[in-house]
Amino acid sequence: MRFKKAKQNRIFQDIVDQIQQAITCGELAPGEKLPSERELCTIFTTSRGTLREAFRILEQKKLITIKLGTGGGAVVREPNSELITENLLLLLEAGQGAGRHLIALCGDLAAQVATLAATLAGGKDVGPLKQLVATLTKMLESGSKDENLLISMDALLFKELAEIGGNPLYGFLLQAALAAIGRSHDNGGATEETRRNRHFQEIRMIVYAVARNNRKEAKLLAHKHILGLAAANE
Amino acid sequence: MRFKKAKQNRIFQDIVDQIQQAITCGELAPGEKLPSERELCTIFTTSRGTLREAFRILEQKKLITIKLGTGGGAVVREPNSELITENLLLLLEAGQGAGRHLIALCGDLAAQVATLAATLAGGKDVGPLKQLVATLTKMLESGSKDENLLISMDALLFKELAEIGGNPLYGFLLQAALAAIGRSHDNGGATEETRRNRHFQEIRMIVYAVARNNRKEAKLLAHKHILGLAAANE
DNA sequence: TGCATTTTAATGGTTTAACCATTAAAATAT
DNA sequence: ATATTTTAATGGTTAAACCATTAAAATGCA
Repeated sequence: MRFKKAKQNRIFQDIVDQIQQAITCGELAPGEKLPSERELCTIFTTSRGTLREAFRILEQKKLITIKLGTGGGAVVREPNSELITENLLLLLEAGQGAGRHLIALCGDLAAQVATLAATLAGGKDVGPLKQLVATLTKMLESGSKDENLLISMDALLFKELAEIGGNPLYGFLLQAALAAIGRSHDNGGATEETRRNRHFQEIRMIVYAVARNNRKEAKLLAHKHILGLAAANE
Repeated sequence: MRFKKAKQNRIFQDIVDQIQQAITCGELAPGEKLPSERELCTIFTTSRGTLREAFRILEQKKLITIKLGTGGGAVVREPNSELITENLLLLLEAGQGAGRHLIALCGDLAAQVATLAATLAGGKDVGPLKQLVATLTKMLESGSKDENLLISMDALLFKELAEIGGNPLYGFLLQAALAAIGRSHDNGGATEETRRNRHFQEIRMIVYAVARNNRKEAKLLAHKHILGLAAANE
């Protein structure tokens, strides 16, 4: 027998499927607001308890966020990498990996993204890359109380490189891995200025290598750059 | 102000945190059964509705499974890659990636895992590798009605290689990516025998390259092997 | 005795109705 | 006009009841 029961045992799962389907089909766009819980109850002919169980699942899937109060409710989110971040952290906490494993993985992903970007970088990518460097410069100069400044800078860098590289999945994975590193290493405070400046210079070298389509150098620099995070965070 | 409110607005989130903490600390081991919903309600001094919202989140996090009926209840799961699989599929469905992106990512991960395995493979790994080939041979011969036979075989292969390679995070990611490919390509039926045999031969070549510590060859073969999946699944 | 059937009780799944806390907008006071 | 207060809508929570599923216990039968 390869068919499932027509009637699912769990109503909330059916609701999750329907809403998720509507989101991934574009019928519900990011930013759009769902009806209130009480309204949805009448739409799905169910009780609030059951509907709320469905909402908890959709929330955990990072598909919606809930806002309190008048005019509040469920809002559809942009696609994001939070779910992967969470799972990487869970795997670490469950002893299925150590911090060095995460760094190693992140280093390889970064090297691959840099390679892809250096391969495909063209004239149209110079503007965004200059803009990136400008943004990072501002982040540095503003003193920034960001406790994960180094990782925040890398997140921007590799988001741009993944864009140029043309495979968004790498971007999501790398964002997730970087976020996991940031949250698992729990730096007690701000980084010293010399460390910050070196980090920025490394990024500039990577950007230049990418802009010059120097794949080998972009790959090597990106890999080294991430492994260097370990020293700053362990 | 960098401190959070002492009392979280959401009770179910507090319950999730406590149970998750107990699991990742080993206080609750995989396979262990939690008390019934009604008992947990008295333990957490909460209502069943709230407790069940917490359960839905833990379930979605793939940390527990729920069984129905007498003697049923919540059971702690082994750490697994299902959450990543789900997110990869979500990203694909949300238009943040195409099937070819997933294949490309999987190919790079496979190449990296094969490289790591070929680097570290030693005498103690020969036994498991022989066992792997024996298992795959049986899978092939048993006719197997498995609709994703090729991917099932690869899952076993790379699980073993990730083990040898010494970074379990790669194993989880690859398992997730392979599962996502299997579920997104929805092959209408069994693969032809010639295709299956070629697949198996490729795997044997990879295994031999790893066993001989031939990193370059293991990497190349693994990469090609995964890209070849596209042809069989598109 | 030993196997098959029936009964029972525990468990998760669902519903209802009420109340609280938060929030933005509307009404009011100054 | 501006500041304050009130109001109403929304999500968060509780309680008590009922249903469906399931494994174990009780029963029936040979």
